Amino acid sequence: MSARAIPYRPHNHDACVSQALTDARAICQRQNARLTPIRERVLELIWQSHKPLGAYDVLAELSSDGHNAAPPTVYRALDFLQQHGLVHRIASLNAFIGCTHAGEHHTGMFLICRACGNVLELTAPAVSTEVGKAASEEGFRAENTTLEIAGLCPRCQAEPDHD
Amino acid sequence: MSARAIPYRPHNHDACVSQALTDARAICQRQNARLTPIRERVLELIWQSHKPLGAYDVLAELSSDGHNAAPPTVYRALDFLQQHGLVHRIASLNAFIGCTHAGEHHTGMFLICRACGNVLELTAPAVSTEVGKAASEEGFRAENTTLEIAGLCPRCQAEPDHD
DNA sequence: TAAAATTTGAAACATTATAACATTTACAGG
DNA sequence: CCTGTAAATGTTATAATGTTTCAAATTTTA
Repeated sequence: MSARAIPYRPHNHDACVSQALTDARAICQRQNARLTPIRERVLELIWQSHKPLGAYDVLAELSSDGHNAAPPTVYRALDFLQQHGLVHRIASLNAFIGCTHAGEHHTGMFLICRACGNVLELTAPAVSTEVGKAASEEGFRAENTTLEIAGLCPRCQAEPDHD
Repeated sequence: MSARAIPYRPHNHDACVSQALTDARAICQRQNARLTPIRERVLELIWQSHKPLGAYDVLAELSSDGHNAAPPTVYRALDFLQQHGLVHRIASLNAFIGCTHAGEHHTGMFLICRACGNVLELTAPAVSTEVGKAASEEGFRAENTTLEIAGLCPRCQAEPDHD
């Protein structure tokens, strides 16, 4: 590596969020999808950091907004956002994270730091290629790939307990 | 592909099970681990088919054995079996499946048929290599890989609703 | 505007997993 | 053979995650 990826270095995270929201609006418009206030708010909450957020964490944030939501509200919004490629679900954590490649056609690979909790989403074409090969050697038609790597991010290899 | 993998063709599944149990006994002995009756029974239940089984499914089977078990019993047994490489947890399904490479040092890749539910575990060194490369290009120290592919197995591409 | 479709609200419930503490069992050392 | 210790299991309760169902409101379409 040369420079560290965004989640692993200090940055103006508000810019991440507002860029994500801007992108999301454009993407939804192109797809004739309705980015309603609830959906946009959930997306914004998911983007609060580069750490995945659980559905019930989102729920709690909505509550402290004064919005008295029930679980289905959150799960619906998350489903919508997933369907439109705006967030990803991290199966190994039962949690959600903003997609950093929204709009691009991609298969995400997630590097999950077990120390600080930050997640970096990558697009690794070589990995996808090999996965596709391995599947088709078995006659398997791959439709959806879950690829999550737990380990230590660069910062946490140096010193523990980063944000 | 040439011949279909085991889960995708008729076979004497009892042989799978008894082989798995035999292997498990040997592995536990080598590791000075105690494959107690409960643990062995849970392993046997997990191996009932090539479909992953949920913890509460295991619990139900134990109950119909006459064994009045509670959730912790099952989760403990599953933890033990995972720790010794005898079963894998499929994160995208919250379910468990017998490891078909027990004893071998490996990183599993799972092909999960959405139609019949069967799961094939592969070892794909080329995939592992590329995953490792992608991670280290980001300075990330990979420790644990979750790789689960949902799609259609060869049988279910031809005709739906296989066992 | 009226009908249809989508979105949201709300209550109940289902599923998956863990915490905490008591009891029993296996086993090594005296 | 006892006996202390660690490992495994039992038991109860509860936490965390996710879904079903039906009603009400809102938006879109005709």
